Amino acid sequence: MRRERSDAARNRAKILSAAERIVAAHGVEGLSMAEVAAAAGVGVGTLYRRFGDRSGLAYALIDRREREFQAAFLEGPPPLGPGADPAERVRAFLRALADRTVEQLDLLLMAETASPLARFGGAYDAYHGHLVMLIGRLRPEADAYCLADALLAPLSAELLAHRLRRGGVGVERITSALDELVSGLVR
Amino acid sequence: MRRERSDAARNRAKILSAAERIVAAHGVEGLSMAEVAAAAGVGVGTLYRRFGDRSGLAYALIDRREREFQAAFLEGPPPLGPGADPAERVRAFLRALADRTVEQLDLLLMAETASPLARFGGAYDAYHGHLVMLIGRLRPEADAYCLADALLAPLSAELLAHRLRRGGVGVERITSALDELVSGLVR
DNA sequence: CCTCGAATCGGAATGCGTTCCGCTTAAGAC
DNA sequence: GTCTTAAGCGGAACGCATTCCGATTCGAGG
Repeated sequence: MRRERSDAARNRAKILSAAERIVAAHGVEGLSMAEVAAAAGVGVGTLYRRFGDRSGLAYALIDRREREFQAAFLEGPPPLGPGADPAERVRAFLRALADRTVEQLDLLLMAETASPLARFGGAYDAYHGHLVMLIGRLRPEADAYCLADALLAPLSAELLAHRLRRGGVGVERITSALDELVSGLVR
Repeated sequence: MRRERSDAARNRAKILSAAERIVAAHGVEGLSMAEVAAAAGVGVGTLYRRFGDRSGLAYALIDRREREFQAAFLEGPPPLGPGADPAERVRAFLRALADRTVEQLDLLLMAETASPLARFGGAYDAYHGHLVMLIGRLRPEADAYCLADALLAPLSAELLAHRLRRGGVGVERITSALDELVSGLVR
């Protein structure tokens, strides 16, 4: 595939910064496609060409921190990165993922609402693969593939949003419960 | 609150049967509010008055089997109902929930997509409360509240839909993984 | 049977995500 | 510089969920 044309790259940048401005000013609710397009001085068609749909735009806004997070658990310092023992890395990873999710809760909620199955792709696969690797070292005979899903599911944006905002539960309590599950796996 | 007016009750029934007919004929995708209203011979306003929104209509369609399921784990025969030991009941419950979710996957997906946070209310609370009770007996010192969420989350319609339809994973494999987590809790 | 008010009804209007398509333009080839 | 063409652009048009509000109907009380 060819390199992006210069006007396309310029528009992508204009759109992203307009979207960031709007989110900063009016929150995620104010982020409508028409409004972003208008603020960026661009037609809506352009917006869709660049980002696919509303959830694609949201993921693009999330992307920067996402990359940092992935770098941290793939090649950063322990206990998140390589070096610590697997059980410790799993716990550190789940805690870090929970924090990151809470940090970008609104954008993630919007993205998952806009197209619910898009969640399982991109970042999710990276998390999943990472956990599969760690659990495989921890319990070679277990079904790491499904266990990884089971550990990731409780950190969905929807559940976190519900418990944090309506349930009066803190993140640390949720991650502690996950720690408990992990301890059960280790035996 | 007063009893429902007779025309209202009649319309509710007409709407539900029209919706069932449409789902049977064209699947969940064909279930648009305007179409249901037309098929029921009713205005869209009526539909919204009765069911609130699209997801409310979906939950109403799910409701019948839902009641049966709840009766089964609250007062049915063991191992789902009272009588079996807590760990066995947790496992039986999760397996039954997984089956029920798969059975109504399309409707559940639609309902959760339409309004994602509506999921945590009604049926979810019943499941959650049930698990909290069982886990409380299993591990009195643990955080049953959060552990219950953690065991329910992997059975979300979205995750099941993704793994079953795109991942080539079977339900029994997913529930086996959950069994493993439960075993870890029991020690 | 008649009256009256509140509950209900229906469908037009609204808002928003998404798609479509004829026009424009970047950028490599000559 | 010119030509060519595929990529990109913009905004009108569409579909659908949801809201609004004037007209209608139920049903309790007289």
